[in-house]
Amino acid sequence: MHLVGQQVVDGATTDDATAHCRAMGYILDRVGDKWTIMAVGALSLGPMRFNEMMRKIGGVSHRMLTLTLRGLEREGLVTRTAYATIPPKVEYELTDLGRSLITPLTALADWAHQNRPAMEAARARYDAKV
Amino acid sequence: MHLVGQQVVDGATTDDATAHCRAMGYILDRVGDKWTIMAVGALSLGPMRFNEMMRKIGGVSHRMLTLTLRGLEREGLVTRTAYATIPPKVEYELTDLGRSLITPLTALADWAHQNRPAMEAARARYDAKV
DNA sequence: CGGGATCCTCCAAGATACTG
DNA sequence: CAGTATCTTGGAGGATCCCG
Repeated sequence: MHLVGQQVVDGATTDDATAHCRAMGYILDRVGDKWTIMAVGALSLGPMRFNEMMRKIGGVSHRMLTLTLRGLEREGLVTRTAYATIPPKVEYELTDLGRSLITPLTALADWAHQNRPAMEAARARYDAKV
Repeated sequence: MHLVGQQVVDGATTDDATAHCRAMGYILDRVGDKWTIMAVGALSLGPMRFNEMMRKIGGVSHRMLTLTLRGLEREGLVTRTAYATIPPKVEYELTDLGRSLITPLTALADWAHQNRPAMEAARARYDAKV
């Protein structure tokens, strides 16, 4: 086997695996942080205003939510609609792309929900030993 | 409606949604960082030694991989087996729990792989406007 | 080879305050 | 109400060195 410009460590599946890893690395850098996920989670309930999101998410600072939403807008996962009323009103909504993220995210959330007890038990065991 | 110890913000679905969010928040704090995901991805190929993982993942520092693996071990997702040989040899392997994480992670990776072009296009559009 | 300890840097993110 | 700017700091993470 001879692949140019790519290191084959231990088999044919390696390049697939690294490609996978790179895809993950990419997405994690973009939408992998806590607030981003929380924001998508909140918006999965429907369009929402800024302060509504703040309350829904909880614990997020004004500034971080703004930055997070800018990021999501930039990546094309969220649309921002400002109404020139007084007081101003801004609604955020998931795009189709954003909505398509809900499914795999929900799968992960379900996993988290189901296996959290197991992880907590494991951690308790680990900490008890040390 | 009267729920003790749980804040109901604006409706019946809120607690479900927030429960989901909390589950996500929890898992993201534990296994949401880049290196953790990469490590699980690497180990999904099979048991592996420390330096092997370093090479496979790429760009991870000695220290961070150690910390990451300790974390995974603590959460019960990875087992660590040290052989008292000279030179020492340490093998890491996913537990059943760890392996169960592969499925939802793969779903996310697939999403990333499929939608990365769309996200890059959206970003280019966004950046062009500003 | 793998793990730990130490030091150091730098940036993510909170707090605060001001504008439209 | 929503957004931006500035300041400040805690801690994540890299580099390095030494141990078993």
